[in-house]
Amino acid sequence: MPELPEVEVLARHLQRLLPGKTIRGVDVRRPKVLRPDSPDHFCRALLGAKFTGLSRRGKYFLFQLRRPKSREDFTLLGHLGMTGRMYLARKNAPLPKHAAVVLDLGRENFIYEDTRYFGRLTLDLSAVASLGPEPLSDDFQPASFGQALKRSAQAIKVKLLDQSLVAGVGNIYASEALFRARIAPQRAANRLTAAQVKNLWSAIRTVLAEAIDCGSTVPLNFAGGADNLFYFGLAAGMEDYYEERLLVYDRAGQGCSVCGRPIKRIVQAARSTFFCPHCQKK
DNA sequence: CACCATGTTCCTTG
DNA sequence: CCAAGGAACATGGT
Repeated sequence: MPELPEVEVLARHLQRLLPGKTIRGVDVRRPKVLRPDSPDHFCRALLGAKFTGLSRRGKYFLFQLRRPKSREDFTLLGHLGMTGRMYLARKNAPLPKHAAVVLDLGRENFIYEDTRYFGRLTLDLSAVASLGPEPLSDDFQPASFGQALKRSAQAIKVKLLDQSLVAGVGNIYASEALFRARIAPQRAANRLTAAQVKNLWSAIRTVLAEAIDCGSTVPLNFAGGADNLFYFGLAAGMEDYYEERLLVYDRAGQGCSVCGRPIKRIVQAARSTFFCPHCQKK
């Protein structure tokens, strides 16, 4: 699930469920996802704490927690990596194969599962400090965005994945934003014109905002089946619907939605890029 | 067996 | 110190 829009949609969902709930038990099944925390430190901090809020920064979740008798919140940082999911599940539901951390919340469990274990759940907040501006906030401005791009000769697509430039854009929405802005992904970042910078700035915001809207409206399997109460995911059969809105990502060989010519796939920085060579100009 | 996958971090090299 | 390129992390799908 993991680019800014998916994290945002899930954060909004969990925000309705978590506040007020107390952590009565902590089961760390994959200590590596706590890095650099030790399981001991992690468990001691969380045990007995109560969720008070939840927000998002880039692709990170910021869980606000409070210890009993304390007036001060502390923050738990979450990241889904490539394959992570976080949801509440029934106490008696069988744990998923790749459960990384399970928090006992009384009536239900908070499950963080992650097939590849690239994600994190940690008290170490240092990763957030180096993030660039939030793309959907007023902190993200064309002028400063353009300034930052000037300092790099890297291909613009690769630059968009740099979380210190702008926080939350990943491999899917980088391709989508460049298609929308009609800019070739190979173009050097420092060679975009001012007009292109503005278009790209705007395209990033549009693409992310539309994805959040889509994720908020698409039928989600919040309730789940009998064994999986509170499970979060797309409702059955909705995966395609959710991906239809992507205009170029994973569409190599298909006709461009604007000109009809085939979408191409290239590899940049060891990752796939999808684009229309006809519509996206260098 | 080969290659691919929504991400980040570490290590080199220049 | 910085920019850039590549490998590593770990598992599963096709």
